[in-house]
Amino acid sequence: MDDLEPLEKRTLVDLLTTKLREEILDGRYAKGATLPPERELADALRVNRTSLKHALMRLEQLGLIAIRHGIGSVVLDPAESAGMELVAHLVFRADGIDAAMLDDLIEARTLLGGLFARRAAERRSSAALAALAAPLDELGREPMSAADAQRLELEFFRALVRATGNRIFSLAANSMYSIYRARAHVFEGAFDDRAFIRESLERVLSAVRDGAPDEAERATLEYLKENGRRLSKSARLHAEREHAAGQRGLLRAARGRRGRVS
Amino acid sequence: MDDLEPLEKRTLVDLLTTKLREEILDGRYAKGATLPPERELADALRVNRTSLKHALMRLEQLGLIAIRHGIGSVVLDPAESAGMELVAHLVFRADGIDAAMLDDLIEARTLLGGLFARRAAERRSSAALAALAAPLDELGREPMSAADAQRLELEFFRALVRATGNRIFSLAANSMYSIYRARAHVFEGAFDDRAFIRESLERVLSAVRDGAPDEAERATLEYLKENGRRLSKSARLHAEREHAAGQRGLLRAARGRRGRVS
DNA sequence: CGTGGCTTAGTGGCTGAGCCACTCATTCAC
DNA sequence: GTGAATGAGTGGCTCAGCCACTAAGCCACG
Repeated sequence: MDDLEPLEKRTLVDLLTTKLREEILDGRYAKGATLPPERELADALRVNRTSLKHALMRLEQLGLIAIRHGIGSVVLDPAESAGMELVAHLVFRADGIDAAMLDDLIEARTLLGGLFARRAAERRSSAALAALAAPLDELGREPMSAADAQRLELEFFRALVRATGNRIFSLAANSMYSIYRARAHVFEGAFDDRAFIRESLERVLSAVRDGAPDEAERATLEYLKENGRRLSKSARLHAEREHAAGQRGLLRAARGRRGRVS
Repeated sequence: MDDLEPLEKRTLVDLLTTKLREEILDGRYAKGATLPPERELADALRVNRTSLKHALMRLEQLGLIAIRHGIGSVVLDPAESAGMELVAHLVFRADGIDAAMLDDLIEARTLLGGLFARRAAERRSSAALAALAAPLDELGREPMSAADAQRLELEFFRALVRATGNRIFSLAANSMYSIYRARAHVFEGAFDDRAFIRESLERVLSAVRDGAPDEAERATLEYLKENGRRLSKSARLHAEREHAAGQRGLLRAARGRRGRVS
């Protein structure tokens, strides 16, 4: 049988964090304003103050609020204070995917990917080359579902980032790709064409192996631009399917997509 | 008087988070192993379990551990699971600055800066140009301390990132620059030479204004490479001063550097 | 002899009540 | 005026306890 992913964890604090995060991102609280006092907010949400505090501290770490002793929880401007860990939450909102933000993300992935490929080609360490070749080899195996191809493509790019030798880049990539882990299925449709993926990545690997930065960047950009179009399209189709399912009422909850909880 | 930054917040949860984070980053717990049970750990640290939980949830959000109901807190590999929000903590460790990580950070800043400048020049929106010019104008004013120049230089680059029109890039920059806010003084020495900064950034602005991506990238890289050398040197000198102060014993705690708590 | 249900120990999730500490605006003494 | 004292409002932290989940061992049933 399929290797099921574990069910998504939904603790009370998760739910609280999501609810408050969405409200803040929706602009329900003005920047610089304070949230209601903890005791009040906890009462209103029917949860214990301790649980609420856990959620608030998460929001603080996300850069959405600043909790100040004796003052309250001040709402911040994410554009000023939030870090890359917010990307996933900005793209995947409660009411669906934010298309404009997804475009930004795809553009960022493309441009950064080109930069990473260039840098990897300049470095060209043998250990890194082996790590790049492994997922590409596996991409030739049978059977190979779109989900498998997607996983291997991701692995290739993670190896590419590591091949730059810069750990900051790896962390940046982790922040960007944290989306994929939880919502990979939304983009699965972009990975049907295995031949295209394999041939494109082969060209990247060759260029990196040859120590040809310009060619590595060019080949990577070429792939990522096309892949970006497909990711965008896949997300659009996914949204339409979600919408259609929504119209059929209870089917939405009963669909039973694995690895998801409503 | 100086515009003091608010005192760094040092709550119990902060201290706990720092202590545990450092222990994990030092490799005191093996990857995949579990931390001691919450009750035990709280007892050992002489704090309440609730406070410890707050700290553990922060570590989970940093990608250092995974808290699992019924199992325990599993230590993860930061290279796999941590995002850019960890950068600041990797560079600034309890026992000083991690020089290798700082090198990575400076390299990342340089390469990304070049990319951002190129993209900004391609976009070339008039609002963004105004936002770029403002800090540069102010850089010509008197009096101007190194700290002021540092602040304005940072503001210029933040404006440059915004000028790319890509919000993901802004978040990435926030993650990188979160260091500056708290530890700017470590790098202050790199901003003595105002003329160099001003002339370099003028060249960047001109290229962006002219819509010349190649030149914008070139000028930015030129500046950031030199600036990177100075940042590195400033950090090195700072570390030596710290070391010397440490040898004089209590002076370390009594020095009373503003905005810091030991 | 394996399958599935039950039990139990160990772990994190969450609660409610309460007190401490910080901030700010007001008040009051000088 | 100026500055200290006050008090209301807010978050910080603790305590004690119960609930819920996980894994492992046991046992009855087929």
